[in-house]
Amino acid sequence: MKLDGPYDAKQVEDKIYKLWEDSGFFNPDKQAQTNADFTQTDADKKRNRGVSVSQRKVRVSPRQSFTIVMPPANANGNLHAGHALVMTLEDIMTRYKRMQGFKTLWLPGLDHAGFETQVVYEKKLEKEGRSRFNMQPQELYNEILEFTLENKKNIESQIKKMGASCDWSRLKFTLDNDIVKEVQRTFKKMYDDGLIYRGQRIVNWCSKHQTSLSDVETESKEKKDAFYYFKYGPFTIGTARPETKFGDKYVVMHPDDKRYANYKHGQTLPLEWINGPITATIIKDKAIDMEFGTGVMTITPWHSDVDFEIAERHQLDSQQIIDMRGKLLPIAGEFAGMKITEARPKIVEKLKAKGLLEKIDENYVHNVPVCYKCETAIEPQILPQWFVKMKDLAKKAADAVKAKKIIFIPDNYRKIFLYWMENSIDWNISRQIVWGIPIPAKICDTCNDGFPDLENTLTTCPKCQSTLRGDPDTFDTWFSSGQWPLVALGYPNSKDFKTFYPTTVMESGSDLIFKWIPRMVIFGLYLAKKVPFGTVYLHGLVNDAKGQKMSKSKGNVINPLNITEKYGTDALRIGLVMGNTPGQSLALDENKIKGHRNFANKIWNASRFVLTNLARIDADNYADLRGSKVVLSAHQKQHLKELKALVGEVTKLMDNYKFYIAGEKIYHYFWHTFCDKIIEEAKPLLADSKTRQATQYMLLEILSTSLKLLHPFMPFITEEIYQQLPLKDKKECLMVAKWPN
RNA sequence: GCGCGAUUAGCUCAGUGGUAGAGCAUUCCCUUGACGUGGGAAGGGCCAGGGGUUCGAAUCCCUUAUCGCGCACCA
Repeated sequence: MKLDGPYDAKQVEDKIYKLWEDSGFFNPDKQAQTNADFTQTDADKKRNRGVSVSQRKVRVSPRQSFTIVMPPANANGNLHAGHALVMTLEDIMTRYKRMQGFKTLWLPGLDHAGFETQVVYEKKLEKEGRSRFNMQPQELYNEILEFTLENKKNIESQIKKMGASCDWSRLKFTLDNDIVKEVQRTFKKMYDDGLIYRGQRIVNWCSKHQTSLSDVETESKEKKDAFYYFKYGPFTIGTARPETKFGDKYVVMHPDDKRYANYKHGQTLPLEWINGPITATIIKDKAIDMEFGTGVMTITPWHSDVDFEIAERHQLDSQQIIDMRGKLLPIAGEFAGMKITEARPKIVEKLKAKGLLEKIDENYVHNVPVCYKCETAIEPQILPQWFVKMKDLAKKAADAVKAKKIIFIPDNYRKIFLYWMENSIDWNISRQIVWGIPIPAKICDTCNDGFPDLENTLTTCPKCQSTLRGDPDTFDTWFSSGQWPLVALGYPNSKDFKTFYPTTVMESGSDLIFKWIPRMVIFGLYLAKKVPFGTVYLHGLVNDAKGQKMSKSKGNVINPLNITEKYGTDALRIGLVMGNTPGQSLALDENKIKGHRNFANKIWNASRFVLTNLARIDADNYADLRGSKVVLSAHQKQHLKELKALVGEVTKLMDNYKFYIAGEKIYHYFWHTFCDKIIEEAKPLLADSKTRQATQYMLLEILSTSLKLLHPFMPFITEEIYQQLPLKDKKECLMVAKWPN
């Protein structure tokens, strides 16, 4: 007997994965099921009364496509628990639909992950005592490329380890030539359509990584700082950042503030400031909060978002105070060249000596934006960069969602999506890093304007005739991954694009509801005029057993590959899914996985029992059992009726993406109904020649149906057992067997 | 400050109008030939608090509290 106990995943998984790969059925072009499998007979029709419309449709149009484009996994490290959940959920959806006869494509992909990967690589350099700033860009690029390609291979094999039934023949990488070209074409197209512009605008600058970042690449961190009140002419101004105040020559107040009604907008007044006398100009602007501080502030447009906006509104001058390394510029006089932290107390000291310090509030708590990777405080800077005009694009995306062209699971993410779309600001897509897709543009040294140049033909500035140089920047990763569903399918002209776009489901982590999902919708609508997917399924974070966020510093990181090593992939998969509601974070408990390993063993042993009893008793003809006339007892008929009810229930749950309940139902049925009751009852019946054959038939029927229902969740063990079942209408593999109805 | 989510058995969580559920953990029993990674049984919850709607509320509405996540900011 092949099913020797206990179940040993190691003996099975690699072998079975190879069987699937060799079968070619990961590729939707290889059709597994004949149309005859799905032709509705009268008996089917009768059976299917009361079954949902979507299920009937499956049989009527069998080769309708079902597509998932895999969120491209970052090729800069190992598979983590979050990936494991992604692979499991998407594989469940894919296997389910494949078994239902859909033309099913799950397209795998990997991401060069621009800034993310560069940060990982810079850490590596740091450990080696090297720095990217001492390297030629090309040299750095080549090293990161090598690093990424190595990791890419690694993570591919880890995805396979999870049992992912994706079509490897269609594997895409975000730096594939065709993708790079298409992303660059999009840039040009958007520029021509007036949706991308070169702007001299304020951006988030990380002085450690020496690049600008988009809003979603910053985090806010609560900080307690001193808050200083200074005399500024007749006013008192408050600030937490005295070091930015050198160039402040505008003093701003709310137009309705009665306290300052005597001062007129545009009025100037002389006053004494840090490095001597200056002339200040009064500005009235509604952005001022009358309740805060004294209701008066000076502005530093070069180093503050809010101030920048005020300056834009009133067309005010602005001056850089802090350089790109976080040091003070010559405007700071004696403080020039100092780092902010060093200069701050000295500046306060000087102002105090001049009698301009009014008071200090030591307990000022505020949130400061920091780089999401290194937690360095973001220094806003004004830089010439490429920006995407978001307003109209975002509105179209919001309209599509409002028109229910995209459904969110869970539903509340719809609100979050819409909120985000209504508050989006122009998107800075220039990054000052080498690892990414180059921005195909030329920059003029004289007028600083930029011009897209796909063919690399421009040499002189169309505006001022000066010399142009290539833009050294690369695209924000989200600019390319935002186009992922399009470019992965070969937009605009490929056969795949025509067949599989728009895709059916986008399954992704809920944290990407801002970063990624909206951008895909925007690009999909802009380029293909169609939403990129009809359903967005968002899973939550995978936490540790106590529900704590995994982190290296806490030392509670669970490596999914260790779990599969110990308990088998199937156990991990069903453990990740059962009881995991979409959108909610999940506690990954090793004990729980152990329980599911036991379940796998239970399946193994029950199958052995059934097979042994088929073999021992009726060795010659058990393969024909299903076709033979068997007389079932009323009780046995009842069992089959219950099985049918389970199939209906599970199918409905699967259709509604309620995998967490579907999995639990099958688990429960298999263990506590099939094993505990039906098999136990069957033992004496198998010993009696009068009831033997009917019982054999019933057991095989229930076992084979259960394996089909379990297959999307636990593909390896179910396939291994299926391969050994004596079924008459057996498929090449369970993966493409027909989902029961 | 705003938004979203959570609050149910010791723990992790399901359950969206009809007498409270799962897994794990706990206690007791079972050395039978699929499986001890097993089987049988048991204990354990005023479903966060308050109010409302309803014949009936864990479930719908309002409100309070606590926790988590996100967003925005006050110079």
